[in-house]
Amino acid sequence: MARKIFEKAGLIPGLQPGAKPAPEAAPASEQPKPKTAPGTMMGFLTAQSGAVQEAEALRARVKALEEESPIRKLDPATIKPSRWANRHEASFRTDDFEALKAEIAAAGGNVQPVKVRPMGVLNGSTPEAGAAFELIYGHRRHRACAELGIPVSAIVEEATDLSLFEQMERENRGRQNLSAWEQGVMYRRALDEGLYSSLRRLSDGLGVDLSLVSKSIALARLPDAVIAAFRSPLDIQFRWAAPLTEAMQKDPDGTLSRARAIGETRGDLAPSAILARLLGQPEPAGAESKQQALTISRAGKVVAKLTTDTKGRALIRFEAGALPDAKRRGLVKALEDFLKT
DNA sequence: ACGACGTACTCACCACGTAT
DNA sequence: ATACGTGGTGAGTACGTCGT
Repeated sequence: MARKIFEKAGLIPGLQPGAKPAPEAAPASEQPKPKTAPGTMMGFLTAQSGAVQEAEALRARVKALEEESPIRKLDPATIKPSRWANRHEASFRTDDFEALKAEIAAAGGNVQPVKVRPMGVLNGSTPEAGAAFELIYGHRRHRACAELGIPVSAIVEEATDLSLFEQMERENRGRQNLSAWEQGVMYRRALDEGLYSSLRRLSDGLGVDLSLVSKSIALARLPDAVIAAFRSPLDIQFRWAAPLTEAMQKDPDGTLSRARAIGETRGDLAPSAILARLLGQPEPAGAESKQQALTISRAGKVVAKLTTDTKGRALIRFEAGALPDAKRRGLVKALEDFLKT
């Protein structure tokens, strides 16, 4: 690989593609020696000048190589998310995203480059102020670099809308971290924009399951109020598409009013319990067990979690070593006092 | 080990438009 | 009227993951 790059730049003598073989230079012993002092001086200067020229040429080749390099360091501000971007804002508030950010910060940049295409008339993207590139994939890595204030490593490539969409979709599916709703929004946008003429064409083109495409698009068609009833759209599952769609068809007003009420009062309600409430059904047994665990921290570090099991029992689980024997009685006393109030 | 849950996949079915 | 193709949906099943 490295050899290829050097060959391309002509840095390996005699291997430059298409280059004519250099004329055989006469051996040093056969070069005519200057016979005068000025002649010696001129010969020295000529030799020196040749070395300088060679160094200049090498520098130019290296610069050209850097510019040709498939991976470039770009200012995140010059890259705008793809118009097919399917990442919900909640995707950038997860522990996973924070972990990715920390990993990029530790490495001093994104080791795995994102892919962008130049904005322009060739691919239908419209230039925007300050943005020279449109993301094809790597939205989370781009966002992480932007938040860290560091350049983002990117592969720059021309791409049509369809090619951009398919590359972005495959990259995301490969990572398996797109929620059902996010997929639905992405597929729906592709259909609305005319990238595919039907669900079947889309599923064939992308190699994704037709029924999943159908379900995810059904989720994406749900009113905003229904989506907002959930803590995050990422909580919504494929199989909820049918009952939610049916509820909207049979009782749109009731479903919407329940959705708005849930949105205002849900607290830590589990996604399955929110679904049941939206559908006007009794909440599933043990739904509260899926309540988000409450964490107990000391000096910024989580030392225990408060959860609820399937039988409704509250459980405080301390990390190993976080609760010394000497403190157990004190904890019991503190809890007893707390429960008296 | 077991059950619950979530996802992927297959297949059958229905609705609709068009050709014969 | 019937057959056929296309587009979309839903039921059933298998498999993997996770918590108990």
